[in-house]
Amino acid sequence: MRRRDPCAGCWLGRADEPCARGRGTLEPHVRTARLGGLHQGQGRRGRPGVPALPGRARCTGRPDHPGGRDPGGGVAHRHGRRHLGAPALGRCRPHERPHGGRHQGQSLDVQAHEDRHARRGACGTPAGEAQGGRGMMGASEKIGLDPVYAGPVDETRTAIADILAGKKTGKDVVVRGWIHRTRSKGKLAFLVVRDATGTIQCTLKQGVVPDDQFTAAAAALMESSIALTGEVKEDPRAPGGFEIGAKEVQVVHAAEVFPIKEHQSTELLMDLRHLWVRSQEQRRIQRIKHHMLRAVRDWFHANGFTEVTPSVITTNAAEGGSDVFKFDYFGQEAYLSQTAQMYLEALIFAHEKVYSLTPSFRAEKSRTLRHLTEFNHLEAEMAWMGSEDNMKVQESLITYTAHTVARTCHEELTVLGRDPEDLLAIKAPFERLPYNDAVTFLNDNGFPDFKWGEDFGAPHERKLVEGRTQPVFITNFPKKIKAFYMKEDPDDARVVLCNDCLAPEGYGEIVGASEREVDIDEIVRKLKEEGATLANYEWYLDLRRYGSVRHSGFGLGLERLLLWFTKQEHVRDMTPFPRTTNRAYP
RNA sequence: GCCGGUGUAGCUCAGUAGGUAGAGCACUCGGCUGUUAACCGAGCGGUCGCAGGUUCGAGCCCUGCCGCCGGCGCCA
Repeated sequence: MRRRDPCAGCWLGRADEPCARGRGTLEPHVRTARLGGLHQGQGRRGRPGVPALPGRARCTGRPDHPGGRDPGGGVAHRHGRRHLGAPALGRCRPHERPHGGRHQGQSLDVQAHEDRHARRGACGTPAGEAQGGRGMMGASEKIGLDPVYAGPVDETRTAIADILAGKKTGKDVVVRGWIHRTRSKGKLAFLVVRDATGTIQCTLKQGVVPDDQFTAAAAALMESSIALTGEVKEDPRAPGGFEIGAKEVQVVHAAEVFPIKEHQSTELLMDLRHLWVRSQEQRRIQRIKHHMLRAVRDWFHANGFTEVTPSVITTNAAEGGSDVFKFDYFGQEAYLSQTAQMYLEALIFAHEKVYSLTPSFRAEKSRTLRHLTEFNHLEAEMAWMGSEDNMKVQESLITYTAHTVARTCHEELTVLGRDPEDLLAIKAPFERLPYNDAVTFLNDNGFPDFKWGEDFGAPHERKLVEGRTQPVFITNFPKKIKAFYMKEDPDDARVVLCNDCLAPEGYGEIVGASEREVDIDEIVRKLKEEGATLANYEWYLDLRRYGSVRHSGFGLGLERLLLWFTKQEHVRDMTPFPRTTNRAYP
């Protein structure tokens, strides 16, 4: 209950100075001062959402891939087409859009997507999209929806972000939101109101606002919902530089005493998670996650992947004996899925390149900053691809996602303590460090006793990424410490063709990947070695009976990626309702 | 699972050598027409995690249990 660590629960802490107890970056309204100029996605560099990413302007080859073209990349297969290898990735031809049906040989069109989003100022400031305002209508037109679906038909209110951007100065507006804070000075009251786009101070003067409304509003407690009309004024005394001089105020719902105040313990915030999600910190993280998800889907779509939806109820206990959540499924034993991998392997025979985003469940009683019992697992599987191609996919995906998030969520990242430049600097290719070399490195750098064949522990992992600013692939681990489905390295029978991806700055493993064993006899042999019940794997073995092909895939922990991107401390804050070993409520 | 830390008011914490419980915030009432986590005055507020033990006397010392936090292992 007591926290020695920083005050993560500072609801009202200040922005500019650390909370007396620690980091205190979660203040709400003080932020508005900073938001003022940035809220429209203008970023620091002035132009809306188009940061000066080196190599961004040109559109010739992948700027982050030296040479733009990798002769060995792209997997030439039988029909002479190339999958997702470097050449395809390297191209950036905005006009060559992926379109229905075909998925092969498509160029990486994410640049265009990205720029389009950036231009819209979509970013963390959903002035348009979240508010159902004009921004959304713009998007709707593209998608082909009737603009009416962008918001209520009688929508007249204004997004606070628009006010803070100076678009409404001198005009009468209607604002709806929640009371973030009240400061009453007798006949003058200040209400700080929050909507999804930002917070703004509203001044209520007795005599201007009808008496009964004034009384009700001044008495309304934090988080009461409220609607008010008034004139927007630019005023240096107001946080954020703008305020609304209220003319009419309606308390939509007078809240009870809000249980979250300033300086809260982790435990309380977890108990009150359903209310804590309203905090500026949580809002920012969820916004970044939203853009991350969008980026990821854009990338996969642009590269010819089909998104599929495997079940999370399974009878495969799989995944190297780690603990599973078991339950009774109408009389038979079933499990919550730990990975969709095997199902994706089945689906590549229909789609060749597939990905899925499903929850995965791990019943290990892990007590760390990086573990959830339920996490969002982004998994991909590619037919015809080997381990090197697999890594190319991973690094391209991660790089693109990092860049997109950096450019669309500039304000959120900055407030959370992540310099967007850190993410813009992420560059493929990532270093490939074979396990053998990693062992040598460790032996020479403080771990003389580390033996070949052991798995890396946290201290080893930290040493391996020490000083790095880029992710690194550790490849070709010993067979013994990896799963049965991984393919043996033809050049070294002791290791398998696999890779982990370690994030920089000690954020740890974000991806686990491998080329899969395709030889049925080999798989059967390994399963027997592990003492597995073969009957449980019959359907999986079938995949090696009917047109087996070389294939590879990976799994990425979405919350871990987000943790790295946002530079936060704990994965549990990367998801609105985290499930940890001792919490399934709320 | 192992190791360490911690549990006092609604919340965040203090509690000095063992001597009978404090502050700030929140809330209520009063004051204030430019506040910025507003401020000023008053009020409300505790079975000191639970159960034993030592002692004339325990929030404080001892034992056990429980909760929470962190580290390790395991992984994404």
